Parts: sequence; structure tokens; C-alpha cells
Amino acid sequence: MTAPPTLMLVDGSGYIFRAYHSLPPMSRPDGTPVNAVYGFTTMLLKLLADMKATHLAVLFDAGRHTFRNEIYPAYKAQRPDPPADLIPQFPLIREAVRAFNVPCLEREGLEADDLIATYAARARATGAQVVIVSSDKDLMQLVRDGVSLLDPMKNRAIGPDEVREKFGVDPDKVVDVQALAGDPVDNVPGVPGIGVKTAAQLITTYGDLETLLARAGEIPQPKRRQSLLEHADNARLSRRLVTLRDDVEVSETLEDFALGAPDPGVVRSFLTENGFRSLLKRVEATLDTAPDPASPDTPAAVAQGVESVPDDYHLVTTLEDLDAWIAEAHASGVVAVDTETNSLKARHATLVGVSLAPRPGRACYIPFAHRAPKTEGLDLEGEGAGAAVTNIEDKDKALARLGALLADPSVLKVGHNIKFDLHVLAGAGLDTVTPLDDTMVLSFVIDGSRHGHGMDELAQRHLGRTTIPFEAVCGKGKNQITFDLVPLDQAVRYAAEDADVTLRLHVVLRQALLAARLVRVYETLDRPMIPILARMEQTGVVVDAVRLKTLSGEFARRMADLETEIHALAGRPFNVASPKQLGEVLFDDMGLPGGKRSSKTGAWSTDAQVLDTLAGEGHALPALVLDWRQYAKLKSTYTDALVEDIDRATGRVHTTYSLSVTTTGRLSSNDPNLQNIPIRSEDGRKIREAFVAPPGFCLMSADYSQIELRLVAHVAAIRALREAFAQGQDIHAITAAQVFGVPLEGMDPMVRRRAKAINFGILYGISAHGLAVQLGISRGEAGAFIAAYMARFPEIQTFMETIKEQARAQGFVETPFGRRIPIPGINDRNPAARAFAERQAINAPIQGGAADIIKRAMIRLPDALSEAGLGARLLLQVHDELVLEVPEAEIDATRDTVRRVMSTTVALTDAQGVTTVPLDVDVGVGPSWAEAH
DNA sequence: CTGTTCACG
DNA sequence: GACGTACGTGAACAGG
Repeated sequence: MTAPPTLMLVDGSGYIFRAYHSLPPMSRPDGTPVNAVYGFTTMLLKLLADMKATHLAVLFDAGRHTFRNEIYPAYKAQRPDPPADLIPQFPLIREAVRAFNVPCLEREGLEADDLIATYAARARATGAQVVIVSSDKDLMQLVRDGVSLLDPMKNRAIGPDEVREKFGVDPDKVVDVQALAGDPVDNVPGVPGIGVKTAAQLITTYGDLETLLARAGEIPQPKRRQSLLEHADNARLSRRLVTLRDDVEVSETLEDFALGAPDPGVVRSFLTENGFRSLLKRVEATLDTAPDPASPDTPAAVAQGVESVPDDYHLVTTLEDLDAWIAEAHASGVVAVDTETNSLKARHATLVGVSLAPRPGRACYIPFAHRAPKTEGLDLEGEGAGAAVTNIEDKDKALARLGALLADPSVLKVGHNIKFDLHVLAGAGLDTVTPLDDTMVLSFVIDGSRHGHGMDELAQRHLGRTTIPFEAVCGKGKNQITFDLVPLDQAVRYAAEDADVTLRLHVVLRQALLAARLVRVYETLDRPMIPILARMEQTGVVVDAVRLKTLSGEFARRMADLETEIHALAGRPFNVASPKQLGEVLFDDMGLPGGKRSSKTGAWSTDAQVLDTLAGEGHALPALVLDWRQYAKLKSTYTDALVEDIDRATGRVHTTYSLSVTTTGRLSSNDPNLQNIPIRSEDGRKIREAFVAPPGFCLMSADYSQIELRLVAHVAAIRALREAFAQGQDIHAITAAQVFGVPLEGMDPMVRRRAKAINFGILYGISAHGLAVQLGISRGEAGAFIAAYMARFPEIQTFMETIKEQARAQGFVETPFGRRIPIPGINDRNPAARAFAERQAINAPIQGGAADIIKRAMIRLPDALSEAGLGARLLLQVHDELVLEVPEAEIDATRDTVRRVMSTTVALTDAQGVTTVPLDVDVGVGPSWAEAH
């Protein structure tokens, strides 16, 4: 027989205030106050170190409004706001709890005490011992056989004797005493003239509250009798207020609170980030010890220790050895894979070697194309002294066996940015890698932009391990060598480590994904995007080089003409491309008014807005510079650069998409960026004419109409906007009619334009100044527009307040699909920084939600097209637009399928499953992107 | 390597 | 009453 489990339930909210008031102000290097965080963390460490508990959870109050306010509005109503320097510590304290792998719970409308009562009752029913960690007397009512209280400040146990000492009655009568005595601190009325002492005496005499009230007439003291008769209802009300609910519907069971070892990386980074160096030192010893014996099978326990397995790395040069490693991968069901190449351009890289890691610590490196350094002279198969180079024997067979492993559905392949490896492997003829997992994408889903997701950084953070830097193996600068020239002993250490670290990170991050409840986001939104994007990148888009070169020439001529004119007007030649020199010409030489100096460097500002203002005042030079700048931009960034990006082999441009760059969950595109090809200006638009379809095909562009505004209408439940979208109306015109009270028919385009600007402002977390700048009106006018908008669509304010509150409390906001977006500055001391974070908090769920939607459509689309027997191929994604190349004979059918998939894969519905806002898709077709869009 | 500018959604 | 301001990217260029 083993001892019964012991569940500790910590009253988190109560402890925060005590820690705050008992410690002097402390702050970390960035200025964030942390005294309460420090006190709290110390207490938590102590509880964990004492090892008295087998199960642990920390409970918090959620918001100030609880069901008790429904019963009695004055309850705790006069409590002052928490001190300003405590507010930013609330989310940090929750982070502390999670960092130590302890469940952390709160529930809207309930106090922490109610959750404690509920979990205590449930645990007790299973035979567990319960220890409530709190010094709040309100919890004394819960003391009974199997349930005790622990005061963490005084480290004093509170049992029935201590309760009787405090309240003069048994624990089960505590609420009756409190009902009579009341509590001025919490605004519990009680019965006037009766304190704890009298109440205890009365309850002892009469047995319980109801009996006492029924027989109040028998009380000899006239004043006491009258007060009781008069305030009997107050006593009953008070009893309801102080009685804790132990019947909250909860889904957690005792097992969910089982103590598991924390992730040492998470603990380290939490303590480091908050400057708790002494605490880090104290816990360091315990972090590397064996898994917690109390629960060796919890996922956390599995993750724990993954960083301390010793390295066991091998070079593989025979098929026999290779087969043994493949067998290990089959046995474990998972293998981390990393490819080494001679280039960062995955599609052009040749496969130099492959590393495999079937178990933490165990990894091998298989060289395929290593060479001896040239300096040794003629050296055919690496027989030269000291520079023996032996690649794997029989490369074709080796590749085939590797290919079979990669394609085997029973073995999970893990990579760090595995999309890169997919391209490299495809180049070597291995084009099926499934199923797959990506530690970079996992890290992004869990932590977003809180930190980078490079392997070296993650290894440091989660495994406390410094990996061998690439430079240490290949050098840097002009002396850098390619990986095929790296000596094999070094190559093994570096490459095997990469696979090994990837596998170890996979263990840690999968566990973290589960703990953060983000499995669904990863599985349905990001993971399936990896092969989709790989295919789009591989396909590429045809770009007409001749057309671009012609445009380049045209732009160059115009620039030359403009430059001559500009120099003439300036009276001297200067570098038009230099903002510094231009500023001197405009504001020093010519002495034009209205110059602004940048706050950082003190240089004259010469951006488009400044030049535009000057041009508007009739100055010729600034207007010419604006023109010149436009051509310079188009030429250098697009027409010249894009030609260089055309792949000689395919005649196409192949961008690289990233899933783990943006703060909101959007994709990003680079090398080249195909998400910012010009469209707004006439000249810029011509660049899109160079994006064309191959013979027999045409380009199709399908874009979501107003997707972000629809999401606002959905998320913020703005009735008027929902209806307008449902009826397919012109949303900006409707807004104008509502806000400015003008009729829809014959509307002044200027009025509509203003409404449109306000709608965009809403998406960005509107400010009067921002809107004023955008519309060229005064801040006062802009403020009046915003006020009118808020009055017409009041739901928007609730949405904004709610989302900001969520950001403040949790440090992140969520898209409607559950993606988490950290908002780090939300509790910043600096009001401007805080305001910025608040606008981010408002925009993030909208922009991120739209990104989630188009991801779902992209994941679904290729299958839908092939199910329909269509040969269209996805080429590009530009946030709300998809570009495909479509066989000319299949245009109509493809248009139908694309529109259906994009508008129905995700439905925006209310709690009843009724669609709130439809998703509309505009589809265009043409020989070039310019004509399709 | 940083700051400025500007292309896109 | 002062202060600094729309959200999210990537790339080219100047200048230290």
C-alpha cells in the first residue's frame, strides 16, 4: 500500500497581494516591477522543494465581477484598484506557475476560493489528502477530515483547533458565524452589533443560523434581539456571500494536477528573464536530477532528462551500418532528419550529407558528397595522408534505402525548418517525406514572436546546450568553405548534433504544445502548410525577363531626365538617392519651410509625406524627387532584381515562404519577396504584367473581399455590419451612411472615402491622430468621426476593451481559431509603448484570424482541385489572395472550385452554428497577374 | 550594422 | 498638460 496522494491547492490571488506588500520594490533590468513575482516564485519553490505534495494546482481570481456581485452589488466593491506597479506582475506570476509545470486555473465569475472548494471536495471524495495553501480566513470553512490549511507566510498548519480558536466554532459552522459577524473589508453586511465572539456564542447555543433566526425572539438582550429580527435577511444574504461554492462544473481530475518535472529550459529562461539569479542558482542542482519518481510516466517527466542523455554520434559509410540505423528509426517510430548542403538556396543545393537521430543522444552522419580540400593536389578517392574522405558506399542504394524510410508512413520524420530539407532531398530524387513534424514551426506556434526560433537559440533555451556554430566548422567571411570540404570527423560532430538536438527539441516542444493547449492550432493550421508551401516554392511562377528588362530601360531613362532637372533646380549636382544630401539641399541650401528633423539622428526628414507637402505648396524640386524615387524603387527592387531571381533551369521565380516569422501568424515571403509586387501606381502595375502563365495556361487570382473587416464584424458581434455583409452591401458606403447620416444614393465619394479610412483605422486600433494624418484633417475632426462611429457601432468598444483586458491579464491575445499572439508591451510603464501594444492587441486577432482562414483554404485547395480532376496549381499567396496557374480549358470549373473552397472551408458562425458573416471571394483570370487581379 | 524609405496586405 | 501615435511585412540604399 502506498500513502494516499496529497493535493495542494494554492490561493494564488491571495498570495500575490501578501507578497507584494511584504517585499520592497524590485525591478528587472527593463524596468518591469517584479517584487510580487519574486515572492510568489520563492513560495512556489518552497512548496515544490518540501515534496509534501504529489499533486499541485494554483488558483486565481478571474476579473473583479463574480456571481456574488449579482447577489449583492456592494460585495468587495469598495476595494481599491491594485497598485500600478503590481498590475504588470499578474501575467508574470501566471507565467511563473506554468514555468514550473504547475497547472494554473481561473474561471470567469468565480473567485479562486470557489475553485479551491470545488477541487478540494472532489479530491477528498477520491480519498486524497488536501492541503489548501492560503492565509485567508474565508477558507477555514473548508477544514475537515482530510482537508487542512497551510499559511505560507507563517508556515503554520491550520486544523480544526486553529479554526475553533479563530471563530469559536467547529469549521462547519464558520459560515454561520461569518454570516452574523459580517466583514467590513469585503462589504459583507452581517448583523449590526454582532461580532465574531457574540456570533460564536449564539451559534453554539442555537446550533446553526436558521435555528437562531427562527428563535431570535427568545434572546434576552433587547438590542441584540431586535437587531437579529430586523437584519435576519442580511444574515442570510451574508451567509450566501461567504459560503464557497464547491459544486463548480470542472473538467480537471486529480490526475491533471499530478506533479511533473518542469522543463529545465523553461525554468531557466523564466528565472533569467526576470533577473532571479539567486533562485536560478538554487534550483539549478535540482533541474538535472532524475525524473520525478512520483510520476515517472507523465509527458513532462519524459521531456525532463532529454537534455542530459550523453551524445553518441557515429559516421556511417557502409550500407550495413545504414541499415542498422534505419532499423533503429523503425523501432522508435520517429527520426530526426537533417541535410547538409553546399548552399543556402535549397533548390540549388546539392546533398552533401544526411544525419539521422532515432533516439535522444543517438545520431549518425552519412556523407554523400564530401571532397578533400584542393590544396593536397591530385587525390582521387581521399587516400592522401591525413585527409581521407570516405563517402557512403553505393550512393544509389543508400539513397534508395533512405528514401524508403522517409516515405514510410509508420515513422515520423522530424526536422528543423524541414521545408528546406524537403527541397534538398527532392533535388536528390527523394520527393516523398511523410509524415513530418517541424520543431521550428512548433516553437513558433507555442511562443510566437517572444523569441527567435533558430535551432541554436532553442537548444540554449530548452536544453541549456550550446551547439557547435556553423562558423566553427566552415569559417566565415571570404574564407568560408562549403560543407563538402569539412573534414568528416568535424562534419559528424556538427551534423549529428543538429539531428540530435532537433529530436530532443521535438520531445520538449511536443510536450509544451500539449501543455499550452495548442495542438489543434499546430495540427490544423501550420503543420499541413509545410508540404503545401514546399510545393508552391518548387513550382514557382513564370516571369518574362524580356518584359522586365524593357521596363528597366524605360525607368532608367526617366530617372536620368529627372536627375538632370533636379540638379538644375538645386543649382548643383548631388546624390538624389541620399536622404541626407537631399535634406541639405532642400532645407539648408534652398531654405524651404516645414523641415522636420528625425528624433533619432537629427537628420532632415525627406520622406514622401514631407516632399508631398512641399510639392503641394508649389515647389518643383520635391515633386521631381518623388517621381525619381518611385522609378528608383521600381527599378532596383523589382525590374532589375527580379530578372536575377529567374531560375535558369525553370524560367521561373521561386520564392521562399516562412511560417515562423510574423507576429500575427501571417506568412512572409522572401528571396524574392513576392508579397509586395507593386499594384497601386500605374507604372508599378506594369511589373505585374511580367508575371505570366506558361503556354496553354492562364493565371487566376482569387482574393477574399474585405476579410479583415468581416472578421471584425464577426468577432466584435457588430450587428449592423454583420447585416450589411450578409446582404452583400458596399460596406464603406453603409458605414458612411450610418456614421455621417447621409443617404446611400448619390453619396459623395469623399464621404465614402472617409468612412473607408475609419474602417481601416478600426482594424489597426484606431487613434485620432492616425486617422487625422491619413485623411489630412485635424485631430479634433478625426476624434469626432471616431466618436460618431463608436456611437453607431457600440459593440466595437466592448470588443476593444475585452481584448485589451485579455492581453493585460495573459500577455497574449488569440485569434478565433485559438492561435496565440504575444503582446509583450501591454503592461509597459511607458504610456506610448503601452498604447502601441494596445493597438497591436486589437489588430492581432483580426490580421491573425484572416491568416488562419486562408491557411485552411490553402490546405484544402490542392485536394479539392485533384478531386475535381483539375490540373490547376497554386503559385502564390499574398495574405488575402491566392494566385494559380490554370489550364485554359478548365477555367470555369477551376473558378468554381477555388471560390467554393475559399468561401466555405472556414465558416464564421455563432454559438448556435449559424453563419454570422459570409466570406466572399473575387476571382479574376488573365494572361498575366496584372490582368487576372 | 543601423536608420530611412517605400513596395505590398 | 505633455507626449507620441494607426497594424503587419522585406528589400535597397546610404553612411558610419
